[in-house]
Amino acid sequence: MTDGTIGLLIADDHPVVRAGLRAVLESEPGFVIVAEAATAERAVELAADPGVDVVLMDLQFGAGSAMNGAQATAAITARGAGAPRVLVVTTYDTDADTLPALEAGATGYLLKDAPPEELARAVRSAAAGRSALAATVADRLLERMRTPAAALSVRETEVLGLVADGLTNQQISRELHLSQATVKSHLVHVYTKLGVESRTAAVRAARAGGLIRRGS
Amino acid sequence: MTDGTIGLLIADDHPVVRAGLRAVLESEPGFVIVAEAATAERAVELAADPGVDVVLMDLQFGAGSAMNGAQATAAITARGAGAPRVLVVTTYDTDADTLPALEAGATGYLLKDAPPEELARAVRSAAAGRSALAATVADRLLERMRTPAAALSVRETEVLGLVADGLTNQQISRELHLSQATVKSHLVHVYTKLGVESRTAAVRAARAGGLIRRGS
DNA sequence: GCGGAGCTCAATCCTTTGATTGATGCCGGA
DNA sequence: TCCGGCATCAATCAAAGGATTGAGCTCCGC
Repeated sequence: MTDGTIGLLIADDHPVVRAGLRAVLESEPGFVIVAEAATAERAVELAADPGVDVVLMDLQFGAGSAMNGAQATAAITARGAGAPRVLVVTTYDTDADTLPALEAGATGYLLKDAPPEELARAVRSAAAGRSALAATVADRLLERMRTPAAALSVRETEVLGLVADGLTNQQISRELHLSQATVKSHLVHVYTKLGVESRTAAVRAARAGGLIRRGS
Repeated sequence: MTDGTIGLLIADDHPVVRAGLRAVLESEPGFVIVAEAATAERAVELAADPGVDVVLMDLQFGAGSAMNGAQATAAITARGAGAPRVLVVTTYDTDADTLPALEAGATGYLLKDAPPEELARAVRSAAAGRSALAATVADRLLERMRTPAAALSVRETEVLGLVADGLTNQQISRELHLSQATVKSHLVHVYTKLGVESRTAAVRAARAGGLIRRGS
């Protein structure tokens, strides 16, 4: 917005969380909640509103929607100049969540357990174009820099995630539109990086190391 | 409470979620939020307040606390007469979450994506001592009744646990002093009972069904 | 522009896993 | 006492997974 106030779009499929973010941020001076979206698709639409400066974006949108938060983030930031900043606010902080989101152009990444002050600070940072990362996320990014070995690429993480879901290489290749050779190739790299020698052990190691979400 | 209003205790480690529940429920007539707790331990303490009729309990409390929501629920309901009802409000709806919570004496189980009206209705039900289950949770409980299967023998569970640890059949046979044939035999039975066709899928299914520890 | 890293694929070979069938002994309830 | 479930093992075969080697492509930083 042009008058110094910051226009916000809240995108989350949980009514309770939307109400919480609204309650926390409305009490802050200088913030105006312009709109709310319950789906990722709707968030992309509403983000086109010129009054929106920052989008608070969840990553998981329930089974109902085909698009996830990272994809919505990519769609919004792809509009280039004039597009609002996207601040991801989610529950999970595994590489499987953070990397795609940051790659999609998110300006910040916060966890939902962040205290209100941190949230407000992050929104102001995002509005100013500065990035705002939760401490644990920043830590792991730095750790990743330091030890390039134990870090899986986005694609490798994606494949490993499907392995954790119990899919065979065949099914994974179909899911990702790859050949089985490529899937195997990715897995070989994953095994090497994680120091294991079977898919089940890799899933276990990745789960322990926070590389994939524990839930699945 | 004695005057018809319903006293609430909100227990969740996320400030945003607490604010959201407060915002949603405060706007309902007849509800009074008596207190908030950011940890499971604190929730147990505060639940002793005679003004609390219903506890809105999350299941996951961040890494900081040793007690989880199910344990807190058990501690609260164990006080018997006069103890408040516990309504679990969480994000996850896997058997591994729901079963312990209900076993611990929760009066209801809601998901965080529930609309405000459903939330309010569930709180009133809980206050009156009636159970309130989210549709998906109720469905799965009934499904569970109908299909008595899914019960693994002790030995089968033992083998599956080692599979979840990433061991090969060879390693499992050594670990348990069996032949590989026996290990395979157990796994075939496990696959049949779980309705899957690979070790990774079996691990996933067992984890989702609470048959093995989520930690490993 | 060069080199490295990541993503993609192919072919080969060997190991592991899973399916199938069949068999033995033990134990506990009808 | 007999039947059924559980645990144990064997043999065999087909399918999936994993190791190895090699290679073309793009993108990015130096």
